[in-house]
Amino acid sequence: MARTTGSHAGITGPKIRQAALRLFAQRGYAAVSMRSIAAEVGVQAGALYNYTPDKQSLLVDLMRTHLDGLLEAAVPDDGGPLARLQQFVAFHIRFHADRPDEVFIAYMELRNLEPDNFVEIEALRRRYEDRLEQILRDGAEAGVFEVADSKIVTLAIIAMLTGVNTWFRQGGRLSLEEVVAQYWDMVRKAVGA
Amino acid sequence: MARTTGSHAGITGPKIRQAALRLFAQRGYAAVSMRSIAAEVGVQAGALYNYTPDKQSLLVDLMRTHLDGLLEAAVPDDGGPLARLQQFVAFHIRFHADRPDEVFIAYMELRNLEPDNFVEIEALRRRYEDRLEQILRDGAEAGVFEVADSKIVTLAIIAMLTGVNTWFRQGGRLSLEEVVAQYWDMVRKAVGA
DNA sequence: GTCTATACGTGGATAGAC
DNA sequence: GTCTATCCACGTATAGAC
Repeated sequence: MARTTGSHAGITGPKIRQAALRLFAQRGYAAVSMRSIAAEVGVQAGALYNYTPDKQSLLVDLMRTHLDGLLEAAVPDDGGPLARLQQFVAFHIRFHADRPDEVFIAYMELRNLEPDNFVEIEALRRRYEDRLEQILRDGAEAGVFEVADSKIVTLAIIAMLTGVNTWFRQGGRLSLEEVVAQYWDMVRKAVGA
Repeated sequence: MARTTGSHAGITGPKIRQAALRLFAQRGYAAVSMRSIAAEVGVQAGALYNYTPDKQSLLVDLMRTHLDGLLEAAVPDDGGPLARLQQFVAFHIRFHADRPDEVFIAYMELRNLEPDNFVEIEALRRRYEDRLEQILRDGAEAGVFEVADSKIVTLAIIAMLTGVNTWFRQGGRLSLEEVVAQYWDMVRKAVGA
């Protein structure tokens, strides 16, 4: 018996987050209405408020979930600095390539976070950056890398790697693994290894 | 005789563009109202329409002006590939550091461009990228650079250099010229020169 | 050239029926 | 849990007085 309305507990919540993710990434947080999210899910706008207190919470949840996932998916941090750096580069590109919408939102919508939320999200991002910086410091200390300023090199590498998401498309000229190899080659040379 | 209203021909137009630039960069195009731009300038919202047909034109004008300026300010493209690459890196960082708001808008508000405008702006950006790619190709051909895929390296370098704007602040730990030197060191090594 | 006033659409969020 | 209906603020843009 088909029914077009009624209880869908357990699936509407995820569908809302999914719809918000897609729409925020495509049009930008400020340009997305609660009504448009509801329409994408197939409910009325009022129903969204059974799952989120407001629009801002929807944005924060998406960012926090993404960054938590990024930190938890951490590659095993073993081996020498060179091996760890290679793992980091490959992990970063693959993880980000799999989640273009999350990445886009996490970088582009920071200014739409209310102050407290901004602090929380920035702290998560900072923790991730610190991992790369630690690898670079260890490598410099061990004499494996030529890194004059580990903070700058960290930010430069992350910007370079994250930039892949602006142009990479599955089924394009290059496979993801070819991209990983090319970027690893550049990073390796850039740190003088 | 002070007057709070009347003709200000010749200054209101630039003030509007300046206010739009600042507000778009700070809050995002979609989150900025014509009223808020007018308030910043010190006029009523209706007065803006003496200077721009609509809000979208304001955005497009800012982007086009920025990218035109970028292309015109081009450094003299002489010398060998290594010298040209160094000039490009230094120019890019300095030019972008001087115009953080323009840069931010030109990268972040692309999705708020109507289709025709998007095509126009993207063509300008592409012309700029092509200049770097040509330098890399020339260097690879001359055997000065080790660049397996000039397109990827172009995008990687531009992402890395433009990323400076996300953290660099005048009066911070490093001077701009120190930043230029550090990035040039990384780029030079990354291309195997 | 700028103002005031306004048309008209759409925004986030809530109340109460089912 | 979802719906319909609604509140009220705010959005872009325009008309007409000064």
